[in-house]
Amino acid sequence: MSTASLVFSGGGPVSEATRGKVLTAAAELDYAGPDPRARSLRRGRSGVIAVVIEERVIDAFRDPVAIAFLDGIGQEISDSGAALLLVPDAGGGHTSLESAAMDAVVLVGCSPHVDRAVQTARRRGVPVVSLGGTPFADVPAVELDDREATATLAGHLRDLGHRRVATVTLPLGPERRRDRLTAEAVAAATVRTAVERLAGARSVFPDMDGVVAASSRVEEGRVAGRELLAAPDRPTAVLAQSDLLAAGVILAAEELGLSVPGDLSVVGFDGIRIDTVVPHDLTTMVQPAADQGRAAAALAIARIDGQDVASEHFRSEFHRGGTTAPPRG
Amino acid sequence: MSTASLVFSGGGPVSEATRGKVLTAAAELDYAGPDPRARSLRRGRSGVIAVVIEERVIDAFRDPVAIAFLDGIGQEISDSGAALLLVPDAGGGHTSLESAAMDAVVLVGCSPHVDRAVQTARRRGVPVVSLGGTPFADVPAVELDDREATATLAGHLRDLGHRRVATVTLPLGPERRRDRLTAEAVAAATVRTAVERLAGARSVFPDMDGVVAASSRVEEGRVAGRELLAAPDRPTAVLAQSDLLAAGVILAAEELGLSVPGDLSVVGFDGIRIDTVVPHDLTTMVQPAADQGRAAAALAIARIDGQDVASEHFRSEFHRGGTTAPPRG
DNA sequence: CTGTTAGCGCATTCAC
DNA sequence: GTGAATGCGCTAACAG
Repeated sequence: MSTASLVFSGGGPVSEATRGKVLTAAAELDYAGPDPRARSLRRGRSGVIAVVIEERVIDAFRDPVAIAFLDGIGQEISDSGAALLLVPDAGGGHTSLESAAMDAVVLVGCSPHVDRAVQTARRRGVPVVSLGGTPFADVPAVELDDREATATLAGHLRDLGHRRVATVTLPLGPERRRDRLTAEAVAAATVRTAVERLAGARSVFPDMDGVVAASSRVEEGRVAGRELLAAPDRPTAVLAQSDLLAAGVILAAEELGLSVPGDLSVVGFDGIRIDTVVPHDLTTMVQPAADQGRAAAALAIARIDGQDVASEHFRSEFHRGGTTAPPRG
Repeated sequence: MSTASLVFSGGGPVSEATRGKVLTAAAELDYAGPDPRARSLRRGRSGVIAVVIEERVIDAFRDPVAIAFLDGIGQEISDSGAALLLVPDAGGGHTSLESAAMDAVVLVGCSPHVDRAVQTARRRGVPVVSLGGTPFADVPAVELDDREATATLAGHLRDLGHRRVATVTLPLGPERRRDRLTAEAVAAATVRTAVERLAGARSVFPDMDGVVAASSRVEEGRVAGRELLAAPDRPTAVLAQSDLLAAGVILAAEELGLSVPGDLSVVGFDGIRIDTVVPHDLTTMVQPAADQGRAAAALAIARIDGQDVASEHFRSEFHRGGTTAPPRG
């Protein structure tokens, strides 16, 4: 009986009467609707979109931006009636990326193993889209104006009169280790976001020095901040590549008895609300994270429908907070 | 040719030679392994475990405990070779819970809509397991010793000499609204965790007064704290039902010029690290959140295998931090 | 150890 | 508008 199928698929020309009969019969047999396994075999689609996040869940979601990305993705997927498969990309071993049913993949952030993930999806013929990560051929991406945005922040500091400005960058490559920002480290860098933000900063302060953080966390920023502020010729401003790092730098400054922004100006990046660091209204660039998530999911859905899509670019917005001021003296 | 199937299924008695031939042929046709859709139809299993979280992703993951739960679930699922479907339970509209392929469901926390979720899964014949939520008939649960643990905290405060102790509870029911802790509110409460923790606290301080928070967030704790500390006969200690709420109470105290623990003792619950509130080492009960996540996933997997499983109980551990001291005077 | 066979539950075509 | 046939790609059960 094809009629039943039509009833459950929503559309189709079915008389109201028959429709009712089908539903009643279904209720009586307590039939819970078509079996998703059979349906997806027949239709060639599973209605599932995989979202690949970095490493373990707990690491990935320490970053509020990642959560906001996922929130946007989740909303768009949910609106489209699809389901969201969360795939932590552990690196080694079998991921569900290799074996689970999925119609498309969204890569979030830049795990050390993205390339392997892209390859896996390609082999399976599953379209891929990337969000906030390294660009790949044939992978439409949702990207941010990281370079220009960071240049804006650097320009803000320069306009205030700062000349000795240091930076705390996000990890530059797969190995997450704290490091000085050396020329070699920069040459070997692979993480787009970090590289672009650094380039933006250096477009204003060409020989800016700094520290490469091991992760985007407050504690990392604190350690990095201590290192930078202990230097003999200590900077009058620090440009951190994320708000979490910036919060850490502020903590480090306070511990050293420096006031922000009196003795030290600090800027971040992302525009998340760190509500635990309440007194500080950070000067930062606000990125529309949830919107980017939605956009990435929409790209994925379009690719499932066979459309040829182009990458999308988003803009972040300058927010002048209370953590920047002219240098003292 | 069933041999090919055996090669990809891993096991099976296949000669090395044939095995090689199959793999070579597969590589040549670049066959990426069996189609998961067909495989799951045939086997009657999809290899997918759904995890239902509260509302939107961004709300659910504001709580570090929820993230740790998911981390544990993710690890166990991944170890077992399964995949994780993330289902935000929006309440209205179609959830992927109704239509996506899944072999089991893990309910995390207590969304206002759990009962509907349980019903949906039942209709579909999918086994359900719950984690940190309201108990249901035929739903094995992973539970914490919330009552005893909170009694321990209350006992600690009493032993220090505190007599005027107020509490800030988690939301008691589906409607998330800040409220005084009235008898009616308690009578109407449905959220197990909050009710149990309250009962534990009242087992030591029977007529303890307090505030019901609208959510487990620092900002909520701050507002609640201000309210409690503005009272004429202000408490000498506050028992908050989560660490985030406790952090907020501490902020409120500081804003009012009260020192912690000098003028006010504060205890929390959960044992998360709020690394942005660095100076404060909170007195709290540490719950093994990731372990509970693993356990819940393990229960789900056992139920898929047809085993009859019982609920599991976990214990939290007292951590004496620096936020409690005897009352002044 | 290897090849053949049947059917998982559905959506789609085609007749009516 | 409705009912009857076909096969999606695989794996479990069997025969060789």
